[in-house]
Order: sequence, then C-alpha cells, then structure tokens
Amino acid sequence: MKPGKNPDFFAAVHDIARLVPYGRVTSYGAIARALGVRSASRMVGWAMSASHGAMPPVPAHRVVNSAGLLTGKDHFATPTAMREQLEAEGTLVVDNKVVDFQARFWEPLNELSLD
DNA sequence: TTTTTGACGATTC
DNA sequence: AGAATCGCCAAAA
Repeated sequence: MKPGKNPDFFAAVHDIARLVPYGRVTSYGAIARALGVRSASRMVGWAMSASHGAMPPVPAHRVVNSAGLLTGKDHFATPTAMREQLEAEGTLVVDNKVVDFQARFWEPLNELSLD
C-alpha cells in the first residue's frame, strides 16, 4: 500500500465522529488518539472540514476542543448552528463552550476497546 | 516540489 | 493565571 496520501485518514476521523452518541461530545485530540496519532489533533479538525459533504453526515457539532470550546463553530453554516444543534441534543452551551463537557465527554478509545 | 496553513494540545514564559 | 510558543502531521496553494 501507499501510505501518506489516502482518504483513509479522513474516513477514520469521520467514522469515529459519527460514533459519538447523541447528547455526547468528544475532542479532536481524543479522536486523534483513537486513530493512534496522539499529536494529529489538528489533522482531525482538518478532516472535519472535509466532513461537510460526507456521507453519512458527520456530527461535527459534537466535536469540540479539549477545553470544550466550540472552536469549529465558525466553520458551520451559521455561527450559531453548532450551539443550536448541541442544545437540541441537551448539551448546554454557554459562551461557545460546553457546560458539562467533562460529564458529556465521550472517549472513542473507551468505546472502541469495549466493543 | 516547497511553503503555508490549520475546527489542537501541551509546555513554557 | 494568562499569553505566547513549539510540536505534529497532512492537505491546499
């Protein structure tokens, strides 16, 4: 195989992002960690930008940074879309930040290993 | 092909 | 405690 250039990276990120349960949130670093690349957290966010036209759709609104901040809200259709979607799931957001982030945090590694 | 960027994270000042 | 910097990896220009 030819490592380096392959959509598999994006696919993996999208896949895990789609695994995030309803009303739950995760962080870019957590996904990166689940992929085996701890320091590729930035790439995760990048892959998310490619998740727009992804099929099935990726719940990017459930992915926030390690601080629970909706850093990617600016990349949504509207600056309030992310927050509204989170609130629609019961995830309270204040000042672009998930309130019970730690409580609602969903670790892919935990679930992937549990299976 | 090289350079710049980018929805992060941890560390250092 | 807050701000700035480095590290990491991959894609777009």
